[in-house]
Amino acid sequence: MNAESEFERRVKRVLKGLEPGEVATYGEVAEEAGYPRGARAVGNLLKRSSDGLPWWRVVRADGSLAAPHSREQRELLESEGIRVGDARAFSTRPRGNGI
DNA sequence: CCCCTGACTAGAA
DNA sequence: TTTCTAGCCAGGG
Repeated sequence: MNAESEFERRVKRVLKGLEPGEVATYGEVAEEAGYPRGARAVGNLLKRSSDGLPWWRVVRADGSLAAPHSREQRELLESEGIRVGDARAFSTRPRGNGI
């Protein structure tokens, strides 16, 4: 009855791999899940099944938080020691050049 | 099978 | 700098 697709399974695994204090963008999650163009699908998945998943550790590519839960998300991020300046939490993922 | 929606992204104005 | 548009993906009707 749990008709979860491979996409859903992969994305969930990536989300569960996120540790407290770590932040990633929808695109990064999708890419690590094996779907470099599935950022939108990732957001859709969290909307449907965010239970049991650290959805608050996922932010937009520009650092802005998710619209319908930005307030709650900000509280959770700051609770994990993440500085949310002007509602912007940048990904903690390593970049190509380091900055 | 076709059409629409959405917790997205990159590029143009 | 901000705002708008086109493109992409999966799910639901």
